[in-house]
Amino acid sequence: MGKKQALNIPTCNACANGNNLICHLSHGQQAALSEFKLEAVFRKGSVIFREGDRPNGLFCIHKGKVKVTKLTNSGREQVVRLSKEGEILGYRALFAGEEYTATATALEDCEICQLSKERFYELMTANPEFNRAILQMLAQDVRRAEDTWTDQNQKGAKARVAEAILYLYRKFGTEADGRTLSVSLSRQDIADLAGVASETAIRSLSFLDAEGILGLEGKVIRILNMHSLEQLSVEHNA
Amino acid sequence: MGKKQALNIPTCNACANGNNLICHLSHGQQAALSEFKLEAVFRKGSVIFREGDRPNGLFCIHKGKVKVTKLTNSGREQVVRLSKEGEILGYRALFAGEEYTATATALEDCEICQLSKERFYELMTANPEFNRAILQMLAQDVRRAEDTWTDQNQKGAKARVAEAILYLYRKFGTEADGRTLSVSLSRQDIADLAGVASETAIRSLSFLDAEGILGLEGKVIRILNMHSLEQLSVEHNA
DNA sequence: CGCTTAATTGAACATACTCAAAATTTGTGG
DNA sequence: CCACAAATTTTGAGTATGTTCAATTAAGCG
Repeated sequence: MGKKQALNIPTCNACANGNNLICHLSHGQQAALSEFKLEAVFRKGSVIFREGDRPNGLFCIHKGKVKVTKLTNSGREQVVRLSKEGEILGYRALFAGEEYTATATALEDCEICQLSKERFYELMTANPEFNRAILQMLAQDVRRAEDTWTDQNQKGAKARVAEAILYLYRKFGTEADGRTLSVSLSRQDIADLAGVASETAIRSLSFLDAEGILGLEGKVIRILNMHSLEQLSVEHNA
Repeated sequence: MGKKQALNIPTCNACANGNNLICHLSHGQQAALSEFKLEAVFRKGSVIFREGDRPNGLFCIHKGKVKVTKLTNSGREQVVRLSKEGEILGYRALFAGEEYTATATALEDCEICQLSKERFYELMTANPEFNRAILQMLAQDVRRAEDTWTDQNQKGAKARVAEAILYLYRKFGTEADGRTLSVSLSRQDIADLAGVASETAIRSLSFLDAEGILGLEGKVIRILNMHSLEQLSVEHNA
């Protein structure tokens, strides 16, 4: 599991989709970043970095989805965030000068590059716009963490699960039909995302299914009534 | 409330205590930052900035303590962080390019400077060390938010309250006796910090008092048994 | 096809919340 | 300085909600 193997990701601009960080770099800078990258395949379920490890680089996801989790004292796992192609991983610990405080695990087979942190820092000083983008990303991370924190503290289980489904929708989007989530998680992962016990997540999902808000077929989840789902996710107690 | 009035804070190096952000600036740079600062007094209870406001500068606390809170849908308030002299306020929204997502309120009479964001940005590009320090601060904020989030989700009320008291201890320290917290909060504020109802906070505090871990005399809180307090704060269910 | 893991359902239980009332503290004006 | 009003703090009781534990069913995989 998690064996590194030769790949063929030519340069970092292969990851410059949408408006991710890489897009803020010139072609030359992308090439410079590419120079020292290490490519690796992580099989589904394998760990990319682990809580307590010391970071010595940054990860950039070329292909695949990743979950980042924190282990709590009581043995529960909290999904802190999910990441997909084009996103950078492990920057928080690096910038904070700390060990990793969360564990990153491949949700499916992934192709991930490890970037040189020195090269990354060089680009940050050379490219103020790039620097600003990173600052912005971190500042948004703070907000999201604070939002989820306060949200989960106040909301009932159904609202939390609804919110978790909406997160999946916004993050990964849907299939061509516009309603089938294009990510497949275990019930446990959904529970860990919503911050509830798996049984509670299952019961909440069943409820949403019975209400016609979601369509469940095993791990395939369809959003049938977006409006109601959003409504539910906002309410204090559903 | 919150009236601005003339003060006499000569330059920003008056705020360079300990190892806060200002310390990373040269004397000349501190002077440059001072040039455009607006001084203001905020009376106890007055609002420094409000959720939804658009930031047009940064605040630097010269004197006094501040609470930063988020209002939840159910009308509860969550204390997101507390700040004291020498700390910068309102940078998250600025760097994220967003409106404020929390409200800052003076816990006691405060003297606060408003700094020019343009000047601040200039210093960030001019001084890479300063830039790094800000990045580090944001990255640490992310961790703290994520830690508290997951902690509060898993811990029982007593552990949360114990954690809240420890936060106060670590942030503001004690009087000369080494045990009396040098910050005075309402029970509601302690509850909002711990993320529990005020009645629950009171009951937990009473328990800690009865156990001889804390000494309560109205708003004056003494830590009598640090070891037990730390123990309790870690346990899943106290 | 058997075995292991994941998903589901059920029931008892614990915990913190809500609502309500009493007690205490704080602030203010006479 | 006292008396009164307002706000805060404290205590109590009932309730809702999610957790835990256990058992069953379904699904994935060699």
